[in-house]
This record gives sequence, structure tokens and C-alpha cells, in this order.
Amino acid sequence: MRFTEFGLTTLKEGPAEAEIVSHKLMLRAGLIRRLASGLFTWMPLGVRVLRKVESVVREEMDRAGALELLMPAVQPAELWRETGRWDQYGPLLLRMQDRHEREFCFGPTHEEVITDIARRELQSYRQLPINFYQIQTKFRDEIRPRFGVMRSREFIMKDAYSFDIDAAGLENAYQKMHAAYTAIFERLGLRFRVVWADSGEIGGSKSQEFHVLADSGEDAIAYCDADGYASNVETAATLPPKAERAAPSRPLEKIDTPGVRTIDDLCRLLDIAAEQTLKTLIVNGVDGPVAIILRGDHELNAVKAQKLDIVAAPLTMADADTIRAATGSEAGSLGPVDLDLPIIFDHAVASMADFSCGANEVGKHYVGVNFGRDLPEPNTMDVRNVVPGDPTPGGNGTLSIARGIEVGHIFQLGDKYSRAMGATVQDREGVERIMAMGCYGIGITRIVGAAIEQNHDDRGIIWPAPLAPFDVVLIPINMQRSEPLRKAAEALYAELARVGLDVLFDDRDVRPGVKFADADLVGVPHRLVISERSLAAGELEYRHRRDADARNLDRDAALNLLKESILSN
RNA sequence: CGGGGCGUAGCGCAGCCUGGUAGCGCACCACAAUGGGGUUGUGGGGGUCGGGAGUUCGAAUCUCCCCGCCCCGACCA
Repeated sequence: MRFTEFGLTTLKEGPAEAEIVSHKLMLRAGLIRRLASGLFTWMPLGVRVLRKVESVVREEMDRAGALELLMPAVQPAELWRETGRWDQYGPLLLRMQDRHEREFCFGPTHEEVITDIARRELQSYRQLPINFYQIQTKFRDEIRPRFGVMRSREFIMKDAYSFDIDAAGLENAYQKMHAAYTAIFERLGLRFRVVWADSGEIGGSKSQEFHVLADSGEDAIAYCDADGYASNVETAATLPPKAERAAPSRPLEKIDTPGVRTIDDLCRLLDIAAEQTLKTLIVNGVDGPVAIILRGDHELNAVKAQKLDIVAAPLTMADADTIRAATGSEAGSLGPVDLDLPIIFDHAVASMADFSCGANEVGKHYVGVNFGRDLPEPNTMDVRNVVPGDPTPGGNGTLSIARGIEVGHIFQLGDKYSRAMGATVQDREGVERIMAMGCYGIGITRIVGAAIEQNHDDRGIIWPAPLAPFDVVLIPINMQRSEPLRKAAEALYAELARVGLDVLFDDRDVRPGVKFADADLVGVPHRLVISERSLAAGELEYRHRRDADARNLDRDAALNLLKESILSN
């Protein structure tokens, strides 16, 4: 591709709206342009990267025996009513009506459609196992789209759905997808981690997420290298404390704490650590408000909390009026002593002694509070986020926390959809059996952003070779002033293309610095510079985007090096 | 949705407080010089100042309403 025919415009300054590097660089390098909130046009350069991601995904899915199909993006409401999700899915689902006022949605996911296909097409266990996938545009009306293509509303997803006769078959299909996903992310050259996850909206039992590791990731991952445990903090379990609780050493005392609203305030006033305090949160329960008690420095885990029977899902905090009615006090002054509400204690509080907490009176706190004396012994549960240093659930090490970008998610759905929609096949005995389903997603567009988060420097993108929009950028120096150089550059361009390299030929009549800057910005892995100087020496100047300095190679050596690099892809 | 901020040329911004001919840098077009890390000069094109209503002799600027966008919190590939 000739630069002058590629329609690429790069930006020196990115739009102010871009917060994270990948978004800035995608805008600056001309991969995407924004249309509206959460909606992006993929420019020709961006589409090249997208196609690279898709082809790797497609190859590995095909290799795993999955079958590509393509379902409609627009789906009828009736299907969603069959599974109950028309009412459950909420505002994330973009709903619309056709001219006959029939209801539709723009698909955020395709369990209903594929299950409809399955119940029509699959009659016999002999057609199983089977796994269908597609690469397609989805729409989720996110509350807050952000970070460019990392959380856009419209995005491209590879979604796959497996059908099996029983749980053992599903487990097998799931493991195949686990292996395929691992192969995909390895081939894409990304540093990633597989973690246990919550099934959330989609439902089902077992599920794991594939995270690209990056500090800008929206998810927190708890992991332990010692025993291999890794989980999204949403689901990382905490254990009851092992340590014995210290005996009370102080009397219970109610003290004045004017103006204290937060744990920080309290700690400052009393000169104590947050670990010595209790935090009391009032959430909406199934039958009225429920108190959740955590150690002051810990955070409530919404996923865990909303799974408790007495807590309403999705988790919502009680409003000020509800809190006042239930406690006679206000948030910031609450505590479990003499609190007439259902109370959930987190595991960690069980080992606390002589602690401080709100007294359910504005401006008053207790100090020297102890279980068994001032409060009944707590019956504790796992309702908080793990923190670094917590023991692993296996108990063989301690957890660390890293940030990740979720780029893949695999689920064992079981019979949630197949039962609701009557997707059955006959088994060997002629008995109708509900199929066991799995579903498996990869965020194609998100991978592009995630790859940049992980691979960039202050000059621009550094594409992992399998994702690069071009293999090599050919930069002639002042070609317009030298006919021999122009001829040599053209010949080299033709030859590079002939050996199968995807080459960007920077044939613009601009100064070399501009070309170098754009080549670095766009992130093409290999760079070849041809000039009168190198021409005379029969050499080419080569630099890999990751290298600090260029080196001179003779022409054949340079060509061989490039040929090998694409073969190794 | 709640809280905060911003809408002036394709992009980044100034001007607004204190009303009076709409500016700067980048990008774009032309010409010239320059020619190995975003070169310089000269000339040029491009604006419903987010939209509407109001106040005023006069509104980018003041007032009200609406719209859009971004950031911080609860969702997901």
C-alpha cells in the first residue's frame, strides 16, 4: 500500500476526550474516529488490525471444530420473552419497534437466537456435540461508555455456543474452548491470565474470564503464583480468620464524635487505624433494609452480597430516608450495637476486639466494642473484596492484585436457555433430553485497545506482529529528488510485496522526520529505510519498532530477515 | 441515573468575568527555499461561536430552556 493512496491522516494532538493511551493512540494514528458516545468508525488502518484479530480467532475456532454461522443482529422480542430476559435485561438492551409496532432488540448477545436454531435443527444426540460461532456486531447500551473501543456501545464480538447431550459433554466442550482461547491469546502475542469469574447476567454455573494484563484495566484480578489460583476479585473468596480473637481489654464507651462522617474522619479523630473500626452499610433487602458490617478498611463486594437470600439483587444502597427510618440515625454514625435490623457480618470482623463503630446516634461512636460482651458472637460470611495479602482459598499462599482487561469469557450455561426454550434431542433410548449449553465470547474490538495498552511507548503503538496492520514500512529518504533512488525504492516495494509482505510504502514528499514519526506512531513492526547513501553501499537500514537503534544490512540479508519474520507468524 | 466539568474551523485551545468587525497553534491548499527524527517563509481556504428563546442600539460574551460530549460512582466482551 502506498501511503499517498491510503487516506491516512495522523494527529499530533489527540482529542481531549481520550483518557487512556490506547484511545489516544488509536485516534492519533487514525485507526478510529468517533461518531457519537460509544460509537466509532473503524478507518482503513483500524480495519486491517481488526481483520488480523478476526483471522486468528477464526482459525483457532475452526481448528477447535466450531462452525461459523451468522445470526441477525436484530432479534424479535418473543424470543427474549421465552427466557424471561426481555424483562430482566434492563436498559442495557436497546429495544426498538418496526413499522407494525412489533418489538425487537439489537442483540447484545445471542443465546436466544442460537437456542432457537438448536431446537429447530437438532433432533438427535447423533448431531452432538456441536459448537456454532459467529463474528458480529453487538450493541449494549452501556451506562457509561468510555475508553474508546474498550467500552463502546457498539462492538464486534466473537460468540460461540456449544450444545451437548449432558454435563460431561459440556465440560469437554468447555475445555476445548478454554484451550482454543489460550491458543488465540498466545498467538496474538498478549500477556494474559485466565481467572475464575461470576456468570452474572448470562447465567449458568462455571465461568472463567481471559484478561489482558494492563494497569488501566477496569477489572481487578486476585492471583497467587504459588498455587496458581486466579480469580476476578468479584468472585475471589475470603476465608474466616484463623487467628484467635484477643480478649477484651477495654470497657465499652460511647464518645462524642462531632462531624465524623467517614471511617477516615473517625481514624483521624481517635488516632487509630481503619482496621480497628467497623463499617456499617445499609442495603436494600428482600424484606426491608439489611445491615452489612465490614472492617473499616475493607470494601463491600456487590456480586457476593447480592447473592445472599435476604439481599435484593441487583445490590442497591438504601437511601438516606430508609436509613433514618430503620436506624434512627444516619450513614456515618451507624454500628451493629443495639441495631434492630438483619445484620450480615463479614468474616474479617470475627477476629476484631476493642474496636470502634458508630453508635446509631449522629455525632456519637462507641470505642472498646467487643463481640460476646457488647454484641452477640457474629455469624460471619464472605461479603467483601479480597485485598493483597489475603490467604488464597486453597490456603497455600497469599493473594496479589493485578489489573486486567476482560477480552474473553467462557461459561457453562447448563440448561438455563435450552430448558426455557425447549431445546431437546432424543438420546440413544429415544428419550427427549434437554441439551447442555456453553457460551464463549471474545471482544474483537476490545482486543485492539487492550493490545495497545500493553504495547506502546511514548512515540506510539508497538504492534505485536500478528496484529500489525502492515508487516513493514518502507521509507525512502528524499526519493522525489533522486530518480535512481525512486526506481530502487519502487523496485524494493514491488519485491517486498511479491514475497508476501504487507508493506506500507511511504511515498509522500515530506521530510524524513515526518515519516519516521508517523511510522513510530502507527507502530508497524519492521522499518526499512532506503536512501542514496544506503543505495550506494548496497544496503538497507533496518529497525524493529522495539529497537532503540537502526542497523545497516545488505539488501538480501534485510529481505531474508523480513521473510523469516512473517513465516514465524 | 446521581455528582463534577466542557461545547468557539478537521484537531488542540484563547477570547466570555468587564457586550462593540472572531483569533492562535496544528492540519489543509498554492508558491518558494530546505532535505536523515514532526523545517521555514509568503500567500490562501475553511466558522449557523452546540441549538432555541430572551435582555440590549448591538450577544461568542449576560439570562432562561434544550441538546451533545467528557470525567468520577453501580454493568460487561
